[in-house]
Amino acid sequence: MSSDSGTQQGRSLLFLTDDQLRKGIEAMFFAYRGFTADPDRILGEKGYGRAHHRAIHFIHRSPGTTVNNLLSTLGVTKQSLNRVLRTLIADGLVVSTVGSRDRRERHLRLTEAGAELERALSDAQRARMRDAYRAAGPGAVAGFRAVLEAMMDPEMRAQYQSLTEDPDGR
Amino acid sequence: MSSDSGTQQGRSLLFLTDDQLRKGIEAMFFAYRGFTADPDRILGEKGYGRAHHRAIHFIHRSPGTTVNNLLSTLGVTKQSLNRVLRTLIADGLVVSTVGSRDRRERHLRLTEAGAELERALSDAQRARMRDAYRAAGPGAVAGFRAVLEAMMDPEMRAQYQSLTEDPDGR
DNA sequence: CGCGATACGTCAGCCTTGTTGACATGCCTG
DNA sequence: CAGGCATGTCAACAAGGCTGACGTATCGCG
Repeated sequence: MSSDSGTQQGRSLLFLTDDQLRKGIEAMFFAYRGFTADPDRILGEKGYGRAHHRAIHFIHRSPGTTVNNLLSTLGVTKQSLNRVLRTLIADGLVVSTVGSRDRRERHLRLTEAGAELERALSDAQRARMRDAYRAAGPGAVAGFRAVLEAMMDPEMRAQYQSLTEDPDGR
Repeated sequence: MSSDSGTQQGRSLLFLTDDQLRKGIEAMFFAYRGFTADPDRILGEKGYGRAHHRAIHFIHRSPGTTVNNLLSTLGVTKQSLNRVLRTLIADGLVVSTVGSRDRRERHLRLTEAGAELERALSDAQRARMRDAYRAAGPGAVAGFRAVLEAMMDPEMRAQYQSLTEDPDGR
């Protein structure tokens, strides 16, 4: 069970008690609830769910992406995604166009209405993130990001890092 | 759009671009996936889901807690919780005993088998947390916790803080 | 004592969102 | 051109949220 290091010499060898780790675990649990609370509220009013949010978010970030791309970033089955996409398309928030290079592919983009919902959702989520960053202070942000990044599965980390990198690095 | 930080003076006024915030948002998304991946695997093998994990975790943390307590920390309806609890009790992982002070209440505890599963789950999750902490370095941990805490809804933060506090503070 | 409030369990039914299986279509290579 | 693979769609099912309604036991108070 608790095989641990000898002395906390602060280098790269941290002393981590089970209690400290449990605190971190519960912090993730409770924080994620807060993290999704605002968008969930907005989505609920419009009859959508978290899955719609995820699709909208990543289509916004990578306009013209294919269903397969989206699948691998979201990590769900294509059938699951497809149901969500179908409603978004039917409701006129997303358009799917046949690929020109490869006509099996569908390229996904937000319509103006889709972009508007995206804005509402991400405004809410950004506001919370901004407040949290400000409350925690400048030094905390780097640590936050570093731990989260280290917590991802390698493939997810690659996905994450492949996004637009800030010029000034994290 | 991209108003950028001219001088980061690090006091309490952070300049936060939309891109930086979006990075944080996606970090939460991808990290949470990693965070739940290991327990999900274990649970899947035994025919349980994430809901069972949550119940087991909090019963373990507060042995003898009542159904109502659990309800408010988990933030679900009693019907939802009850379904999970019923299977856990039927499978002999949890016992429910009538309260002595107030006999309407049911006090929940893990059986030996329940504690064993809890151990397997939290060992996996702690291992990931520990690795992430170590990879991110000593300074990152405080920042990680601070941002997460600031991201919670106030009631959730209260729940979170009401747990065993580390003597040495965070 | 009697009555309302509280704690818990349960049934029924709905929704979102995950899953697998079957299938249509398009590309590409032997 | 034929078969195989990739891409995406449709159908059906399960988990786990939710609301609403109800039953039962118990507590506490007037």
